[in-house]
This record gives sequence, structure tokens and C-alpha cells, in this order.
Amino acid sequence: MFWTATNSEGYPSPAALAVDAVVLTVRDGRLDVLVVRSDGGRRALPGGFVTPDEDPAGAAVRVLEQKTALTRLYLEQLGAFAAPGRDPRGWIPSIAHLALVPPATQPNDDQTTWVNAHGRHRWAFDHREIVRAALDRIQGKLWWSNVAVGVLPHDFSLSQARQVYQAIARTTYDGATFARDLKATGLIQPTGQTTTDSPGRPAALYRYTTTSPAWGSGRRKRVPPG
Amino acid sequence: MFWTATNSEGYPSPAALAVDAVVLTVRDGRLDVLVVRSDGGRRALPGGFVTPDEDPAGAAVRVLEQKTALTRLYLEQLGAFAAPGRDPRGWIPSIAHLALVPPATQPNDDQTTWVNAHGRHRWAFDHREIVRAALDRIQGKLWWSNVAVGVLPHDFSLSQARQVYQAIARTTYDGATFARDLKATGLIQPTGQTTTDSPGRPAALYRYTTTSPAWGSGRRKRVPPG
DNA sequence: TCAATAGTGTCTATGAGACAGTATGTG
DNA sequence: CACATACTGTCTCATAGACACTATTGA
Repeated sequence: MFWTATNSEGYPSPAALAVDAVVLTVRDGRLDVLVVRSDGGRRALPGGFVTPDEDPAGAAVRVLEQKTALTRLYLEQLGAFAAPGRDPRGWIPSIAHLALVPPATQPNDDQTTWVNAHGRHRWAFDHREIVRAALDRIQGKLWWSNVAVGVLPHDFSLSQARQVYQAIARTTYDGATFARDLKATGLIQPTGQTTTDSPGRPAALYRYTTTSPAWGSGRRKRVPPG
Repeated sequence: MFWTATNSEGYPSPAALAVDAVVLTVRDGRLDVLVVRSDGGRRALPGGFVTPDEDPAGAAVRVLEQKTALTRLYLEQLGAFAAPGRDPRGWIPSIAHLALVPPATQPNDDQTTWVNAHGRHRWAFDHREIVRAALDRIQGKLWWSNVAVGVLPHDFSLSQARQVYQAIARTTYDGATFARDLKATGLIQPTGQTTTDSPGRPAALYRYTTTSPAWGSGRRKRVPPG
């Protein structure tokens, strides 16, 4: 079955407008991506179609609410993927998104699972390329923005934050230097509370000053090539 | 007239897939953007429609070849703009591109002109937002990539390069520091030639090692907020 | 010789990695 | 007490801004 479409002027038009989402989280120090099983055992990104009366970001949120019981969400557009033949069903451009969610987010159906984002997988369609774009994007923005706000709990310790940052950047950070530099971004503020979840001295808790996408103060930090 | 479309499954589909291009160059130390006159005296970006058998970047190149006698070109995708109602003609998502061309590029028709990219203009549709995205993108990438390869001639002096970089970053650079840092990116190489276009000591010529999009060696350089 | 531009060398402030050492909790 | 984790302070190197000084051309 091959979908086609024609517009009121008589010219061929896209058969649909798709959205796909690269949903990332950090679990046990590892960066995981949400995938749905596709035919032939290939991995596919969760996705769906945009309706005429919604914008692509809204469609992405709607699709993810169906796939997961999501609590919070950081969402931004990656770009359009529209190479001819990318979708075997017809001329269907896809607008890809990057989404970050807390590690407790659970898939709603057993066809949807978490897999290692840096692992080697057989991907459906052009999804390998989309995942690649997502990983590049998040690494590039990690120290310049509050992207990690999507993964961390509302209040978090600097150790928790360090684990998340390390998983995303695929490196290790010195604890002291990490704390100094994350505070210097101006993106977080102390809550005045402490946590006693772990043995040892209790850690002070912080929160991001804003949960919507924001940029830091222009400090620099290098992410090694991944 | 309002365009509509329906696909072979009976669902509404986009009436067309558009491409728009933010075409930038540096002329007389100023960053200019290519615009076409639109109804009501508003500025519009050059654009067109994607056909089913081409990818968006190819469509952008095709459209620009019609609008200008372009010689070289740096092109990259900015993203999809698909808010409902963005185009009064119907449901028409647009894939926006950033294009950099040499300053000698001339419009082919008298409806197309260069205007100051940082100036205040009345823009058609959502084109103000697209231009904003283009300026953010090029400033962010300036010192990390070879974006400027699209504007500079094949062989150029460091003074020429400095003028281009200054116009894009909206700042001034110390000549000595600029030369040191641009060489340190590893993106350019000396040609061994010199130029005598200007009074004073002849300048050594350089060229970018590659004309396709590439990333520098991780040196840093701050672009002031614009 | 002077004006004008190109290029070299160096001083300094700051960002960021590394790590010693101190603080504060639990068993 | 030992142990584990959190946090402070400081040394050091690399980056990048600023600028004095030298070099090379044409008028």
C-alpha cells in the first residue's frame, strides 16, 4: 500500500506530515533511548502524524503521552527529515524532535522499551540518522543550556547532576570542578534543603531556575568527540 | 483561494511542502539578507515548493538558482516551521535553510534585493522568526565551523576574513588576535600567494581546507549577544 | 620619508582540569 | 573509631583579549 495525495490545485502533495521523537533519559549512569519494535526486528522511534490544526511540537507531546506515562518533558525540534523514499508508505516528511524525560518514565505498552542510546542497533527508515542528530545536539548543548532539566528530578544534588552529565557527555568529571562549573552557569539555585539518600555527608539540593529551554551564561566546557 | 489536500487514505494532508532560504552575505562590512518584495510592502524570503522526487536541500538550491546567479553556496537546514496558519494559502509546512553566498551574487530580477539582516523590517508570514533562527545559528557556529566559506572568495586574506567575521558577529576583532585564532581552528591553510589589492604591505592568502560543512578544532571564541 | 596595512611577540585575566585536604553524615 | 560521600581551596595550563613593536609595500 502506497499512500498518495493531491492538492486542490491538482499537484501532488505530501501524503502526511510525521513527527518522530528521540526520547532520552539516563538510567544507571547510561544514556537510554525509547524505541518501539518494528518489523524485521528493527528499532523505530516513537512517532505519529501531525493533524492540520496542531503544531509539530504539540503533536510530539500527544504521541509521547500515548506511549509513556510521562511526567515532565524537555522538548525541542531537531529538524525535518524529508529525503525522497525515506518512508516506504509514501511521501511523508518527518519533523524529528529531541525529548528528555525523567528515568522513572515507564513505557505504556510492551512493544516500547529503553535501549542504550550509544549502542549499535538496526534502525528502521532513516532513524539512525535522526538518533545521531539527537546525540550531537544534546552533547553540544549540555553545558550551554538547561537541557538536563528534563532528566533530573525537580530538586537534585550535584552528584545526581554529575551522573547525568557524565552519561550524556560520555566522560567523567571531577566532582569539585563539576560543582564549581555547573553553579557558574547561573542555571541552578540552591534550595536550602539537603538529602540523606546516600551514605556519607548529606548533599545540598539544587534546582534549575527555569524548566523551559534556557541558555547558560557563556561558560565553556568541552565535550569529547563521541 | 485556500489550498487543501486529501491523501489516498481519506485523511487531510499538507497542501504542499515549502522551502525557504535565509540567504546571507557580507557587503561593505554589513550582513545582508536576500529578500523578495511581498504584498503590502512586507519582506519575504525566497522560497518555493519541494517536488516529490527531490530532497529539501536540493529544492532550496533549485529555487536559489532561479532567483540569483549564484556561484558558490554554503547551505544547511535550519528546521521546519509548521505552525498552523503560518501560510494563508493552506496547510503548508516550510523547511527553512541557511545559505551563505559571495557578495558578488546578484539578484536575477528587480523584485529581489539585499537588505540589512539586522535591520528592522516588516516580514511576511513567520519569516521574522526564520531570520532570527538563521542569525542565531550563524553566530553560534562562526568560530566552530567553516560557515564563512560561503561568503569569502576561494582565496582570501586574513583582513578580508576579519571583515566577514566582524559583520557576522557584530563586533570588532584585534587583527593580530584574529589571525592567530583563525589559524588555530585548523580550518584554513596558506596558499603561498600574496595579494596587493590594498595599500600597505601585501597580505598572505589563505583558503579553507574544505568547502563542505566542517567543524574546527574546538577553540573557543565568544560572540557577544546580538 | 611617510602613510598604510600585514604580521610577530608578549603580557595578562580567566576558564577549566587535577587533586590535596577538610567537613559531615552513618555504622 | 572507620568509612563514605560532600565540599573547599589551590596549583597549573591553555585560551583569548589587548597592545607594543617590527615588516613590507606604494606614493
